Amino acid sequence: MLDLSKLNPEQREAVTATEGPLLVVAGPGSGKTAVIAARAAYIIDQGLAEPSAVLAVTFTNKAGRELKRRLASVLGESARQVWAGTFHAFALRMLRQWGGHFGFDPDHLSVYADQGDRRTALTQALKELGLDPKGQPREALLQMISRAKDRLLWPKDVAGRDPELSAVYEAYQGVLRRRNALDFDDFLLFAVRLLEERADVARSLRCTHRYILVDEFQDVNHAQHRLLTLLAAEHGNLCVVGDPVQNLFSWRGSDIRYLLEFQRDYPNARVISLEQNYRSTQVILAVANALSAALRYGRRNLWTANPPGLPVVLRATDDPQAEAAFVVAEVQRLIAEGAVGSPGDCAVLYRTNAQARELELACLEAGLPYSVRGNNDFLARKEIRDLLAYLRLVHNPQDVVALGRVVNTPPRRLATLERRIRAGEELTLGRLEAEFPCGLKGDRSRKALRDFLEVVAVLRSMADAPPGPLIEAVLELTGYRTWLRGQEDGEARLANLESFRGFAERSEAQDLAEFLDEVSLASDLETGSDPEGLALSTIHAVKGLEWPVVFVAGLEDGLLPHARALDGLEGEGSALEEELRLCYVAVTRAVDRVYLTYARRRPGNGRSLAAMPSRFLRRMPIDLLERRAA
DNA sequence: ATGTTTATTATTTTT
DNA sequence: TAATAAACAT
Repeated sequence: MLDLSKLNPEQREAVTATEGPLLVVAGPGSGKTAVIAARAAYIIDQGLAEPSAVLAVTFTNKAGRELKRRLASVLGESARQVWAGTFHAFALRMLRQWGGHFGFDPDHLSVYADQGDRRTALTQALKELGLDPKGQPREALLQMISRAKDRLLWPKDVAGRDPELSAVYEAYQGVLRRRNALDFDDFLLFAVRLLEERADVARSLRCTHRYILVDEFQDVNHAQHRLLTLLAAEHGNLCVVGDPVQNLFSWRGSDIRYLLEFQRDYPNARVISLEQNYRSTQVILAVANALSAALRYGRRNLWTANPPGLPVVLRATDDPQAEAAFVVAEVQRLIAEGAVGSPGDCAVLYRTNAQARELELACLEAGLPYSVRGNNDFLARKEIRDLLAYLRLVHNPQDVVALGRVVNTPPRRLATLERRIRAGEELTLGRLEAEFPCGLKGDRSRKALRDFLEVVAVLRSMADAPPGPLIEAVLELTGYRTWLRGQEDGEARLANLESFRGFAERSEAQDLAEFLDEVSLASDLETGSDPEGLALSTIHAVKGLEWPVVFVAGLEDGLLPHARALDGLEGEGSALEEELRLCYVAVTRAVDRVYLTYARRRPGNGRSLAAMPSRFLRRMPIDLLERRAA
């Protein structure tokens, strides 16, 4: 049973106002996520809707799982029928069901989540246009394509403004299409188009999902907003929760105006504002308020009934190594003094992923357990990507990128073939089988190819097996395991593969398609690293999370705020403002203690440069800071 | 066919 | 600078 008595009056109103559009604006630590969970529970509890009619969109899959866990504690079994997850996961589910409308083979889709896969597809597209891929700014092009997709623009829509981009974009889409593949941004692009073109699909989804709840609404972009608008079109039961100050993703197309103008879009919307903070000490909130004072919108004075708490510690070190050493030593001291129970109660937050490295080394050296969040490093490891490529190939024989990756891995005398495929020859598995010798000269190569095709055929016959055994078969039959064992640090890489297999076995995915979806959507595979350890994460990836102790590392001009936001010909001022919001989000993750650290020298791109303390430090109330000497 | 050397090129944040 | 791709040598 849901207990409403634990909520304050505003929260209770947000939970029980069940009809029509609702906007909840609230600062950090005000129980936003709790409101979403309670509201979903209330709707079901009151019999207003079946669990399956509730659609909860969260920012990460992890938040979705957390939400379902909370619901299960109130509702029990029926909570399983609530759909909770990210926009991308929802859109992909739509395409798996109705992707055929666009001529996709929905049962064998490949997802190019990986930057490398997208880059090779782009390289191929450039070649087809007769352009030299080397001379092109490939990363920038990919980003421009991404941005266009965020805004639901197709190649023809950008033709007027940027004909060259349009041509590249179109060729890139052609390459993906031939491979029956989608990149991340395509999910929303095609999902929205599906709703626009297929009235029957739109009707069916609107009937199914009659209550829509959205967390972190300040970060929706045009495509996501359009998807919500289409889904909520008839019933208007759209509840969104957000905090304008925590908008961090404008570079990804997220637009704060959707939150600020929610009332214009839905004139009958009810608006509730949650003011009280339940998370942090008064000192931490005072620092946060000082930071946000300069913001143009969403400024709010957070208040709390919590005790004043300890001063914020400011610490300068000579270089990043010393900074990392300080953090690790301080965590160990807090544990020894009993201030915190385990390293898992502490987090180090930073601006760029590259900063994780020194911290990781320091933890390793001190024997302090840690986990790197947003751990895409794990998925980026060569052995994991090889394995995933095998799985993708088994799932989708059209996937030329996957084939190119595995055809000669482990080495089986097919290097030439590999080169041809990587150079862009569209040699699918089907063509290799049909046109067997495929221009291969030597007998040994021919035999190698025949063996390879045979192994893949066996694996494909196992495609319906659960992921665990399938992975085992891949490692064994392809000779990958034997090969790796003989390689340098092969044992460590085998251990990675083992932990990935463990993840696969624990996965709830029913079949290969579901498993591959899970992996490509996962932002946080909790493999390998220790979830009870010190959390290392970028600030962007800690939305909605909290820790008793938070270190904000690298508070230097050029890092936080990042140089890209400083060297502005842009002059908008908004880039710098977003950095400030980022800093605000970092500080407000903390419950009890905040440490701010910076290094006086930081080896940057090329040479090591003297670093200036972040200009944001000057905004903080000096009497609340405790400066620690070296 | 494989391993080594050299050239290049990008250096923010994520689903 | 460091990570990666292409060229090169064996």
